[in-house]
Parts: sequence; structure tokens; C-alpha cells
Amino acid sequence: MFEEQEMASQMGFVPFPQNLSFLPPLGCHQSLKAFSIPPSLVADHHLPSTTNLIHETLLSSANLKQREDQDHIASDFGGAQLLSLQRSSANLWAWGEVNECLSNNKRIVNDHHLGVATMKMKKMKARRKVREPRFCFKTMSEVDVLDDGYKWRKYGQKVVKNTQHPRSYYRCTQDNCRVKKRVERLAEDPRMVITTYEGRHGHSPSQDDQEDSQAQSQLNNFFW
DNA sequence: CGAATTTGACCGGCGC
DNA sequence: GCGCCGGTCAAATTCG
Repeated sequence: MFEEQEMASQMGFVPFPQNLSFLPPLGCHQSLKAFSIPPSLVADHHLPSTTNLIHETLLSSANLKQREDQDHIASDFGGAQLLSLQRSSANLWAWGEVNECLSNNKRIVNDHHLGVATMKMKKMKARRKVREPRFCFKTMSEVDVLDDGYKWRKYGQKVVKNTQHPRSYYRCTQDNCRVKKRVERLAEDPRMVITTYEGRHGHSPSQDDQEDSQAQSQLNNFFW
């Protein structure tokens, strides 16, 4: 349990709030943690009490393999629904953005003479390496995009197999912020929205909703 | 008219 | 090697 908190804080997550009910997912893979959002936060943000947060810790390369049998777990545990991240190729790898950032300045100079297509290829190839911290949560909601205080720009939409609802892809609009999220509706229950965040914001949420900003930052601290 | 969204094309990874 | 699939790009379109 303490190890997990440490891991979470390394990922940029704040320590779990005292009133947070932490549910060790019995029978589930160790990398999957489920806990409920405290009632106060639920009230502040009009999130239904059925909302459960699934936090996927960083996976070592060793347990990546084990994780492959975890395709789509949805089970009851003490009344709380657990939901694993979907398995996909992109779940096994994440973008090597950090390294990319570190060497970006040099690369811009070196690549200056290359054509656009070549640059594009290099960019694509450079991506895959380390895993970004990600987690998803499931909310019963009429609207697809929950207001989390950050500004997002949609950059894609895709119909995924065996679902009737398209998945939407969003990127944080903040300069140099590469956080992404995707939003989809649960095939089995279209009332449920699954939001998956990937990466960490290196900035504060946008302050558009002033009256809401305090509660908002509380929630965001909880998330990040 | 600039910003945001839509949408078809494209790419890499993976399974067969 | 090939086809399928999820994720991303970017031109076209819509919105404010």
C-alpha cells in the first residue's frame, strides 16, 4: 500500500486522500487499483456516486506480459465496479515524449534540411519507448466530455471494433503540454462514459470558471 | 478571419 | 508477408 503511494507520487499523483476508499482489486492484476471518489468531491463536481476511479500504475516491463490476460475486466468488488484499461497496442507502449523534448532543439537544427515527409516519419518513429502514466475512470453522464478544468482540443475520432459509439481523442491545448485523453461510451451501458487520461499536465488548469476553480483544483490535485 | 472540429488517409504494431 | 486495428495527422469544413 505504501509502495503504491510512493509510485503514485513519482508519477505526479498526490497522496491518496484520507477519506478515499482504496480497494485492492481482489483477483485483478496488481497494476490495477480502484478507489472511489470522496463524497465531497462527488458533490462538488456533480459526479455520480457510481463513479470509480481506476488508476493504473506504471508497469514494469516484466509485468507487461502478465497484463495481457487482463483484457477487459469488469467485476464487482464490495459493491464497486472495477474496470481495467482496454488492452491495445498503445496500452503496451507510450510515446517517448520526454526524450524527444530533451533533444528537440538539437534535432530541429539537424533536421532542418529534411523534407516534410521525412520529418514526419522520423517523428512517428521516435515516439514509442516509455510508458506515460495513465488512468481511466468511468462515469454515468449524459455528456461525453466532463469538465476537468483543462482545455482540450479534439484531434481525432474513431469507431472502435465491437462498439457502436465512436471514441474521441483530445489533446490539452496548453503549449508544450502533451497530455491526452480519450472518451468513449461503454458498449454494454451507453449511459457510462469512460475517460482515459494519458500523461501529466505541467501547468495549472485553465481558470475560465472562476467560481469553480477552487473545487476544480481540489479535484485535479486528486487526479494528478 | 482565426480557432476548433470533422473526417478520410495514413502509419506502426500485432496476430495469423 | 498480409490484413486488421487503434491512434494520429492534416486538409476541409464549421463555428464564434
